[in-house]
Amino acid sequence: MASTINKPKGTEDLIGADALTWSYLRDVAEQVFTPYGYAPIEVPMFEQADVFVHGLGTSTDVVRKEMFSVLSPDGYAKVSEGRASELKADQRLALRPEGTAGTVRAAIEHNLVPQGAAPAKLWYAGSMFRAERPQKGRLREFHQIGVECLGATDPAADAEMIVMFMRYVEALGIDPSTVRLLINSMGDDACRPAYRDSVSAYIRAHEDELCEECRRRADTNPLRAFDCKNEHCHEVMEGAPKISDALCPDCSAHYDAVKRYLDAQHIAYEEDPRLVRGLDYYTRTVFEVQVTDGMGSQNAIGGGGRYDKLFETAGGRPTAGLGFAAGFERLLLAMRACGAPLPEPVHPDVYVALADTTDAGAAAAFALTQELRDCGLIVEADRQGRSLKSQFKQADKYEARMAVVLGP
RNA sequence: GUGGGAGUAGCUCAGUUGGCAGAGCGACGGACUGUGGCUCCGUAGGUCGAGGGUUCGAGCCCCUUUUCCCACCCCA
Repeated sequence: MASTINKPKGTEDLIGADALTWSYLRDVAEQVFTPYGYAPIEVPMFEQADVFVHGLGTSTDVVRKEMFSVLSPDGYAKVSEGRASELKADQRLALRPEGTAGTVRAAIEHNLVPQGAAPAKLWYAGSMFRAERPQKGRLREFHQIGVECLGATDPAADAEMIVMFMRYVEALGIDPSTVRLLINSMGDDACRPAYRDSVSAYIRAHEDELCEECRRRADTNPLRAFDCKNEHCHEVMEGAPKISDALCPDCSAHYDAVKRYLDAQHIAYEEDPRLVRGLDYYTRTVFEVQVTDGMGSQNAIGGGGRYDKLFETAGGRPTAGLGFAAGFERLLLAMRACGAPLPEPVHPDVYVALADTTDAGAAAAFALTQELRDCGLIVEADRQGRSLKSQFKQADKYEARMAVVLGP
C-alpha cells in the first residue's frame, strides 16, 4: 500500500497463521530431536565477519556476494572518514548467513567438545540473512532449523543424522512420495584435491563444449560445473571423472558404511555424484532433501553434511562435525502443497456479551471475564462499545463455543 | 547482480480510443429471526505504489523511481 516506509526487500512479517506455524515447526523439531540427544543452543545473529569468511570460504557465493556486512559504531566512523583499511576484526561484523560457523565458533570458545568427551549435539532455530534477489522459497531474511553434531567421527553419526532429518520431514506430514534424499561423498584432504584437479583438467579438455561460466569454474571451483543448469554442460559433465571413483580408501569405507546404515533403516536415497554443497567446509558425506511439489525452482527443503576440517579452520583443535539445516519457508511450501496439517488459531471458549451498559454492569462483566480466564478458559469480550446484536456477530466470528449474556 | 510480469477499496480483481473511480466478497448500521448464522435494505471505505512529463483533460500515453511476484545464479 501507499507508504513511505517499506520493510526491507526480501524480509517478511510473520503474522497470524505463519507465526503460529514457525513456532509449530520449532516445537516439532524439539520433539523429534530430543530423543536423539540434541539440546538447544542460541548463538548471536551477527558475528565477526571473519567467522563466516574463513568458515564458509572466500570462494563461495555466500561470502563473495550475499553477506550483510555490519560495522560497529567506531568502525562506521572509520569508514566514514575513509580509513576503512584501519578496521579491526571486531569492527567488521556480518549478519549470519547460516548457523554452522557461529555454532562452531561457540563450541571452540566454550570448549563444548573437550578431548575425549562425548559429542556435543545442538539444535537451533532462527533467522539467517543472505542478500540475494528474493523469489519463491528464497528471502533475504529467512528462517532455518539446524542441528550440529560435534565430535563424532563414526559413519553411524552421519546416518543417524540423516534418519533424524527424514523423521522430522515425516513428522511434519510432508508426503513421502514427493520427497527424495540425495547423498554423495565429497572426499577429504587425502582425495579431494586430486579429484578437483582431474575435474579441472576435464573441463579444460572440453572447453569448446562448455559455457563461459563453466570454463571460468575450472580455476575457481571446478566441482560447481556439475551443478550447471545448461543442458549441454550437463551432458558434457556426465563424462567427467566421478568422485565415487576417486575417493581414498578411508573416505570410500566411510561412505559405504553410511549407506549400509541407511539401507538397514530402509531409508531410500539416490546417490548423486553431482551433489556439491556450496560451502567450502564440507567433507565426505553431503546430503540434500528435495520436494517435488509446490516448490518453484527452489526445491531443496534442507541439506547438510560433514565438516571435519572446520574446527581447525576456525582456530580450534581438530574436531569432527556434521550438521544440516532446513528452511522454514520451504518446509511450509512443501507442507501446504501436500495438505499437511498446520496449526490453527485458537477460538474462545466463552464470549461475554454485555446487555447492561451501566457502570455496575460493565464492572460485573469485566470481573466475570477475568474469573473465567483464571479458570483456564479462553475468553473474549467486546472492547469497542458495540451493540448487543453486534456482540453476537462478534462471538460468531470468533467461533466462540458459547456466549454468556450479562444484563436484563 | 541480470532478465520477465505486476502494483486500482480491508481482500480478489474489472476499468474499452485518454473523458464523473467500479464490481464481488468483507466491514459497519438497520429490517427479519426465539438476540448469531440465512434473506432483504442501507452506509462507510481510494494520494489509482511514488515523483515528474505530454494533454483542455491521465488509472490509461512517456520518463524516473520503489515494492512485490517469477526466473537466472546460488542455496535452506
